[in-house]
Amino acid sequence: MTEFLTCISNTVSEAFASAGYDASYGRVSLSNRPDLCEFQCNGALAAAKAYHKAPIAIAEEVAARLAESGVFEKAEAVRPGFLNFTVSPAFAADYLAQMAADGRLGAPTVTQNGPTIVDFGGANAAKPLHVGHLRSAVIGESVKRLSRFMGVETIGDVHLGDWGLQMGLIIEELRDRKPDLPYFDASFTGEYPAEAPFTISELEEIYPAASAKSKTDEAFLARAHEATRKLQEGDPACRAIWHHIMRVSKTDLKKNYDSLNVTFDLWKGESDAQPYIPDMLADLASRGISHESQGAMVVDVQEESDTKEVPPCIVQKSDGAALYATSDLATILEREKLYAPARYIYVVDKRQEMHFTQVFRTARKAGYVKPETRLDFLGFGTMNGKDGKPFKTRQGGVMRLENLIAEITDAVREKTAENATEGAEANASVIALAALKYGDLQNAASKDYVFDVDRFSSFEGNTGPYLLYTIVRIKSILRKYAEQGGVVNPEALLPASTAAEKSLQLLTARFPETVKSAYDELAVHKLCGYVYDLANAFNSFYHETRILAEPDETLRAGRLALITLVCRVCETVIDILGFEAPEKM
RNA sequence: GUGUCUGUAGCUCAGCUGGAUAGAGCAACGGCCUUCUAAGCCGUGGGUCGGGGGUUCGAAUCCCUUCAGGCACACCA
Repeated sequence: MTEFLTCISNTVSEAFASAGYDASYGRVSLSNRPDLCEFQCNGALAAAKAYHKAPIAIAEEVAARLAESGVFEKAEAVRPGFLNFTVSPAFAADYLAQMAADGRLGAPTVTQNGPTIVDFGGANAAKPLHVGHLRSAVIGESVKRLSRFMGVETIGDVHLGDWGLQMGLIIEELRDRKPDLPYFDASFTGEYPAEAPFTISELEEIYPAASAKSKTDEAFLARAHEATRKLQEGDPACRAIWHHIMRVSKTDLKKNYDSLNVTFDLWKGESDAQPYIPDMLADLASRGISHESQGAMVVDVQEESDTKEVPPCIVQKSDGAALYATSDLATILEREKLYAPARYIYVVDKRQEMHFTQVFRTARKAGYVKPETRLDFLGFGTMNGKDGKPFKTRQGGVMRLENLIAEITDAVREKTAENATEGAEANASVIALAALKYGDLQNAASKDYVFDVDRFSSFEGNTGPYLLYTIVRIKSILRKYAEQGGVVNPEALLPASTAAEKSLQLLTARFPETVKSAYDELAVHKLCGYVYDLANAFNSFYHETRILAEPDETLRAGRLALITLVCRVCETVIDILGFEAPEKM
């Protein structure tokens, strides 16, 4: 169904057209002056110049034609040339009834010739998730859900860092620690054990130890390089260890992502792209797309319109090895082959923007993606501490994601212990997740933001728990009504009878256009702003309006239908954001 | 140095495809629980939208300039 604001704009555009002006002047926006009107159109001011007429005259002509439209209760021309509108309550109620009847709450769908791949998560094998991984996971999950909600087949890929020197380091460190393992016995010919020779906690300790050792011990580093090479050449022992690392590591990562309610359809990694690399490099070179420069193979990606120098994309190092860009390009080849995506969305730290510019341009230049394929870089900013510097533990170290979650959950548990209603004590982790995710998502993704545990777990004002609280309130009313044997007719919406009800209705009606613009701009924070406004409008309404206690049956039914719809909208939005509301708080 | 992003209330942030009196939350202050969850609601105070120019009937929003900060600038990922 058409978005609410578009419906109104269309009506006004028709009035402009029938008065002899271009229909494009009829664009309606939300009012900046809620004391004067609900919606406004500034088109007459703009049209005044083009038609050499006084703006107020144009506005009056248009207003006159809107008197009988049925959309507006009031459409008036004001001073310099504003058109001020108040929507007819019946029109709004009718729109809401249509939303209520629609399984998707009136949201538009998007058609696309192939799936979207959302590349997010950014985890590395054998390394625990830390706070730096939070944003990619949280934003990426939400973008994935939003895309899916819009009707687009969407594939989330964690794209693990599972290849390269880190693996060689672990293998050699393991050799030093447990030389008796069969993997290190050159004469061993049997089956390698199915069980991993380490636990996840050992693994997490082995990598940093090996990494540190490699910085002082050159011989060790050389061995690690050698082991990496052997792994990449398919040495059975190295591959066996690698598989153990991956299995143990993925299990643990999955557990951690699960606790964030973040899931991936694919657990691919850089290693999956390796088989594509040799042919790809040969292809780039043979077609003259890449050329030799300072010993390396590079692709020029500078474009005329660039305001800065974009360095060439290095696809092969001077020693012949592959690197980051190579792997990302090869990954595109694999994805094209397996999924033929119409769109890629990379949810990655914004500091990598240059790298992705290079990769995207190379992929286009080489024809590895179709010309119409969208390649989007959704870069996010750094999560800082209260001091404005990258977030650290109190001791100054890198904070593990699970510790951060635990810290917030503890703070929430304390709070729920004071306030929880009966039967709601066990919801701390659900509420904590909302606090964490909403705290992150409410900020525009590309900006750095300050993460303040105290603020996010205080849950007053604009926080995740406030939203949950609002939803729980609504659910509580609806539950009571159901317990009394009542059945809500979700489409029994009535024209608003109070100001608070009207604003709640108008806000609810803006759901379709809000999801659409959030999707078009990949701006999930707009959904946060919207649902917060909606929650505010509901709480104001709730405070001054009786619902269950309303004696008039028709009014009660209308209000129950309204709050049922509001509840659905809120739950739909927070589901897209990636968290959920409990039954009680 | 070049490019890029950011600078809005004491703090954290919206608003930025130009419109009428720049909005929230926190913090401060004052009200509201014998009615559906007070994790709530209502109100008060608080701003040269970094500075300066320009375009426009009109600029936080567009352009130029300047200051401050972040980030990126070919063989790391």
